Amino acid sequence: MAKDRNPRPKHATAITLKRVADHVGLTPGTVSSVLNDAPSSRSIPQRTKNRILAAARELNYRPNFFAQSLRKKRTYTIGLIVEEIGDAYGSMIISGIEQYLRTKNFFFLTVVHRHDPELLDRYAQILMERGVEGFITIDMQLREAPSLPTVAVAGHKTFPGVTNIVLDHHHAAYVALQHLVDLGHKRIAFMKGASFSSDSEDRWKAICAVAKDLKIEIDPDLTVQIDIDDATPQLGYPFAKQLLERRAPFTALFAYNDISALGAIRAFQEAGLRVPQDVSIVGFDDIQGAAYNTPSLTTVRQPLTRMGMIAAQTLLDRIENGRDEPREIALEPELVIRESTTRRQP
Amino acid sequence: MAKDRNPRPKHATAITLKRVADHVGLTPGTVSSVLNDAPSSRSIPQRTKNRILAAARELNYRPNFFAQSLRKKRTYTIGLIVEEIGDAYGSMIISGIEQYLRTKNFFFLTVVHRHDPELLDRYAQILMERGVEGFITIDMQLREAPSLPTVAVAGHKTFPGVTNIVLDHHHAAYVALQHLVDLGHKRIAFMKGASFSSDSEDRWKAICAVAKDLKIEIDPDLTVQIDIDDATPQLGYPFAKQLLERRAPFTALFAYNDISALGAIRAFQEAGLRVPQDVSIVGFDDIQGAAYNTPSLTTVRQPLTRMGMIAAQTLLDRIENGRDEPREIALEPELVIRESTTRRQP
DNA sequence: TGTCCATATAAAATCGATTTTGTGCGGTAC
DNA sequence: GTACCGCACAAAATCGATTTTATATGGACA
Repeated sequence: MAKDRNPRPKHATAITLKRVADHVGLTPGTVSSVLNDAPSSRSIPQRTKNRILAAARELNYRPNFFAQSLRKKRTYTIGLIVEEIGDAYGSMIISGIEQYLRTKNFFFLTVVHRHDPELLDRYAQILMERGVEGFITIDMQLREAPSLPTVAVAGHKTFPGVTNIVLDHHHAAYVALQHLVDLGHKRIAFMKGASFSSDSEDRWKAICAVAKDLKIEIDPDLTVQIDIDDATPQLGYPFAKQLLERRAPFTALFAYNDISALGAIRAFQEAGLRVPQDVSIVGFDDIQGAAYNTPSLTTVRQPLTRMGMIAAQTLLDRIENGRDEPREIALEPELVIRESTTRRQP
Repeated sequence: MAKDRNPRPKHATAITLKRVADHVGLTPGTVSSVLNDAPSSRSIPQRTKNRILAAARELNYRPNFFAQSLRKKRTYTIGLIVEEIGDAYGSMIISGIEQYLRTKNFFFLTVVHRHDPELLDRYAQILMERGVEGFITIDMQLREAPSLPTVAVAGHKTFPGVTNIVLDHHHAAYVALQHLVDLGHKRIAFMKGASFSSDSEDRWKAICAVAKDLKIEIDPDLTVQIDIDDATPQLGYPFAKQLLERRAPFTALFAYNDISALGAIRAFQEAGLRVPQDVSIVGFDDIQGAAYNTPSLTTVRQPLTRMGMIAAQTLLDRIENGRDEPREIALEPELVIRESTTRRQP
């Protein structure tokens, strides 16, 4: 805990309930009940109520947040636990969350776990102490059921009290691979996501299943495993290099996500390969910028902003209305065809 | 304000100060003074102190944040006012802020103003009600002196109580333009930032001044003014088109920032111009991804993460140590030369 | 022996709200 | 005439801490 901090006197005089009460010659309790339209205010004549309301407005009274929270045990605040700030994927989800929360006058505290489970538990603890009424996690593997309502974006384990917002990875794999097959590609390389990225496993399983259906061979020589944690295209670059070094021929790459796809494109170009003429590349996510790269990226779009909004909505529905949480909400991806894929050159 | 919300009972029984006191057979006041090492605990024998400390640890006592804030008027929370979540520029700054705050056990509440001054005032108000001890703003034009310590990243107006974190735009303009001059460029096009982007004015002034020194002509026909609000490369695309339509020849473009540069590159390529052979392009910021674009972007790097860290540090120095705020902290940019610029083709 | 001081702790006030319980009064029913 | 009810509020308890003030005891000192 932070300690040894010198107390800070608040600006002059805040308008307290007592001040309002004095102003109208009543007691704080009475004023409070009227302002909150509490049942106990039923017996108070409208004239008096009006006087109180007027005074509160006139003095620009704002209830002290801490005093209020202390009594009511409500904070209208949620805790946002993200792996990193500044990556394109997470940012769009956060943006969606913010857009929804603002409409409901909720605020959020953000903490960053950087895939460190230690930090995670500590932060969850602190957020609870600070009165958050629920959590939203992004790209995080929960290890146990949290003690507050939780929505896990890209969460895959099932826990009581937790709603997972997921993509339909099977469909995602299908549209991407079918697209490549349609273009005549047979030897397709794959980049598997890092083990700590929570979508990795499900996405890979879906790819394997779909590949089987489509009779695409998954050649271990054409499969690389990302095992670093980076939010820049650097994520894909070394693994694309690694792929090239194996000298196994391929005409297409299904990258783990857009940033790794961008890094791969660079690696390929440096090796003298043209994208898409020599190698077609499919990314994942459709981050801002995917459309503006050269070549623009064919990718499986996740409705990231909407996922954020739905996450926030689901959580508030539960907090506000005590609604039962769904175990899982799956959203449909969409293939966006751009320049980075083309028909296999003969 | 949010209203009409049903109160939510806290999980079972939190460990309160009273519980700890009962456990050791003392009063809450005594326990509190010991736990806080208050002056009034001087007369308490070490043995008793140890008993109290042990009990607190054993019961895993955590002071109630709201009760504590109510008394002490400290919240260890700051308010972060940003124009948007999810843009590459702001994200890196926020990341820097977070990195510093975490080391000091501070948290932050984030609000998004989207350049709406109305919203801004309301949010600043609400954040204060929620007890933030200071503000950090990003890319925002303050209209009046805020009533809490404030650090404005990319702020340019001077206010009492506000520290502006700025880039040395003059030097930035110099390194960029000198680089283009060195490469033989004479007819240089410019993209001016949108009026609501708070760096726009200063950056443009600096460019004009440096251009004069370097005897570069700023041709109105080669100058376009961005006037939309977009965090994607879409920001630059239409304005680059606009530039092309004027049919005034140029061999280089100094874009407002990296994302607009990326949009411009796309527009140029669509028009059949090659970057950098036909047009050299200099961006600004060095966002993640600038190095991985094709062509990779020559750009004026702002130390964005560091700016965030310094912003946070400056604010906390003031909050914690009552240190006087500097009016302005200027950081030096750095030219990063990559593929998007080359010698003017004869 | 009484005064003064240090020790060790309890008790109470406070922060600023919300919520529950009390109280005086006028009117009505029996 | 009094028991009872509704009205219009006041008063007090409460949330969970922190901080100030009070009290009780034991020893030093005059």
